Amino acid sequence: MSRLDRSLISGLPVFEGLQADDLDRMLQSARSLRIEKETPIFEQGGEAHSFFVLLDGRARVVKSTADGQQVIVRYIVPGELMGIAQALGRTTYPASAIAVLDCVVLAWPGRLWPEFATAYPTFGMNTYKTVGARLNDVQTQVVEMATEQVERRVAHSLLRLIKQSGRKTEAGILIDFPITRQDIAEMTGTTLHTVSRLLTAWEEKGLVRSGRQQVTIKEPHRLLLLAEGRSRQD
Amino acid sequence: MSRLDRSLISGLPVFEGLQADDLDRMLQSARSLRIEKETPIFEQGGEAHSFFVLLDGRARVVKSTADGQQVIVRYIVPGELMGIAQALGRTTYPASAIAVLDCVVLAWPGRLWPEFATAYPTFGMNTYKTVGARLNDVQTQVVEMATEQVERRVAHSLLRLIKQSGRKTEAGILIDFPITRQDIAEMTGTTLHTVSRLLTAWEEKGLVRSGRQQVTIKEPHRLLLLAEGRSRQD
DNA sequence: CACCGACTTTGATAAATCGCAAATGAAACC
DNA sequence: GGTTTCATTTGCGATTTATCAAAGTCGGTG
Repeated sequence: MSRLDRSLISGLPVFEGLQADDLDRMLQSARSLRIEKETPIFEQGGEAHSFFVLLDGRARVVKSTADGQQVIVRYIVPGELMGIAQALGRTTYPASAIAVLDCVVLAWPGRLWPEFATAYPTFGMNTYKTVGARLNDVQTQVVEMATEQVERRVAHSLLRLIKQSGRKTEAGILIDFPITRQDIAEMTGTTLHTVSRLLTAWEEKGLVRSGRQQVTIKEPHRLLLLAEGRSRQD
Repeated sequence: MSRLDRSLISGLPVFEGLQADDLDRMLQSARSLRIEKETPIFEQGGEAHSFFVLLDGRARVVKSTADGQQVIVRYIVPGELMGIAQALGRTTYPASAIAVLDCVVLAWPGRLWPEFATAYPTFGMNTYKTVGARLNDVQTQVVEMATEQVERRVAHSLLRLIKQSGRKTEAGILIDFPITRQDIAEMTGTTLHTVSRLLTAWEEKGLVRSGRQQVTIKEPHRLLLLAEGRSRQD
């Protein structure tokens, strides 16, 4: 098995504060995996055999209902943890993760989690910070879904996406991975039809530019006003 | 300062697996507080000076938006942790907690959290399990809000409430604390009017019995069918 | 290069739910 | 006991958004 170089992870926030030899030791029990676009990385309800760090690509975390509807819980970008069921005292994954692009991940056997958390307390702390941030994110999302109507929810979602995955282009800030109207609908609890209508309307106002599987925000500031409900309707 | 007896917490799930003397030591740094009905226990955005265990009463955790709307994130019942911002690497509370009834809580200084987590690893693990369960709950709620319409959401909420806080009576299972139509609306992202109409309709079908600030589920099973969308409409 | 499939747009209609207003009811407070 | 306050109910019109249906568009593939 080829050695994994420490530089793969040394810059990542989760591994911040760890010694070089700690990183090396952690990498000894990691496997590096390549996952093809649109392939599952782990599956909801499945036994949580591993936890992961995404090194390259993008993943979407999806939670499905008994009757087959699904909701995109979040997108994962390189450097982020995913599938950390063990850290939460779970033995199965509460959601699925699917590669949106070809991905490279590091995977550790789930049973190592407790050892890691005690042997590298900084890593444990950092992980719990991540969990805390996510709990907060999800709660914010609940508040949004409870209090805002669709237009503002979609606006907020797009703003979060460009914050997390935005790439600056001449035309504005591009969401840097393929995303369909359907995906946006699944993030915001609406239908692809409504998302399509919103994007068309926004395009006419010059806020965004969108095409097949891509969205560029031309005027983030104005979109934010709209998201916050502070824009007089014109 | 009066000694707190170990029996206060020894039976609680969070403290499970701890030695008697560990409990005693933990209690040495705890204060016991009495909080009057409808008084805040901690406030959103405030510095997270303490974390708490609810010993008696009920608390609701509320998250407010910039424009003053609020959402009830969850109810806390005796034995549960709350305000554990430190465990999530936060320095401020992400939500407020308000006593629904007169409450008794134990409070520990927030700065003790890291010491506790290392000195009593079982306690740490149990706490993270709690966090994991809550993360899962909130995500489930997002999925519900994204995929279900109001009637099913309200049904699910009531079912969760009786699971957590139900008291069996002759008439059925009573939600064991005062709860208004407005409260239920804030849990489910709807209006008190819609909740009122739903409860009236359900009452006519014999599913529930409700009055001022109280709800009794007469037929949990049928309500579940409705919540799951498996009931033919009659 | 034509075809296929996936994604997107758009219109028309229907349904769900909100917002407003007003009336009623029940508990709490002098 | 009377009054006040808060919670609840109910009707109705207005809006939002879903649903259904159909057509258009783009990109890739054989």
